[in-house]
Amino acid sequence: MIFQMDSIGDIIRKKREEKGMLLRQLAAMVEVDSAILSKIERGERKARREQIINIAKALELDEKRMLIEFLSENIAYEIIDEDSATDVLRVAESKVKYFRKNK
Amino acid sequence: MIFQMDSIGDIIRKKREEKGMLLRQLAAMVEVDSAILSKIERGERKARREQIINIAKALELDEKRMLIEFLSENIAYEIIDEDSATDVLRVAESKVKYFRKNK
DNA sequence: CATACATTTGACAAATAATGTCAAGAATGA
DNA sequence: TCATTCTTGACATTATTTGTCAAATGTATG
Repeated sequence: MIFQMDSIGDIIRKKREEKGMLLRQLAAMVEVDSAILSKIERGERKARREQIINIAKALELDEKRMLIEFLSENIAYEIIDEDSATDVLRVAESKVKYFRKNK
Repeated sequence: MIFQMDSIGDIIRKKREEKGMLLRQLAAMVEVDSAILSKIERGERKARREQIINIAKALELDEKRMLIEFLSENIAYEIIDEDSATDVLRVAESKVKYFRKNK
């Protein structure tokens, strides 16, 4: 594999440390408790969408990309234990297209 | 398009009517309130996984297929308003594979 | 129309899950 | 040791999901 797959928490932690910021500094900027931010970075807790956007802004990460990471990671965890995970994603794609067309 | 995309509610309702069953009859078999079953069939409410399995059994629908419909529909609704929906699904697939390998 | 029966609707309650708070514990380094 | 940062876990709060029920609506038939 030519790229390193990072979880969204990894991305945040790496960027924060690159910037030499402390947990509590970033936590203050995005108005979230340090304990929660710590858990988000280590994947122990899910972030909320708003938090991801605020973190992206504070760390100058690409918002759109982070949103994709956020949504896709949530979905991945929903189906990681399903042996039909790949089929589920294919069908989901069809359903998105179909429901959009017919809404 | 060569196939008719049905929501999971449509599938249930069609099969139930094919079998000539009343809402309350199926509801009794799967131990769910008729009002809820009515809403599930019309897509007004999400079913729970257990309910889908029980309904599939009661109606002799393929359980595996219904589970895929159930999971994929949930995912589709999660991202239907995202303009990056397709990217999200692609990234989700990578994440599933990666997280499985590294768990 | 009047009756009987099936389904739908909506308000509300109950249960469950997500999120936040806080203080104590562990780790790190000077 | 001391100061600082990060982590952990118990608990409270809030939000979301799910269930219950009765009234309203729809539908067919005498």
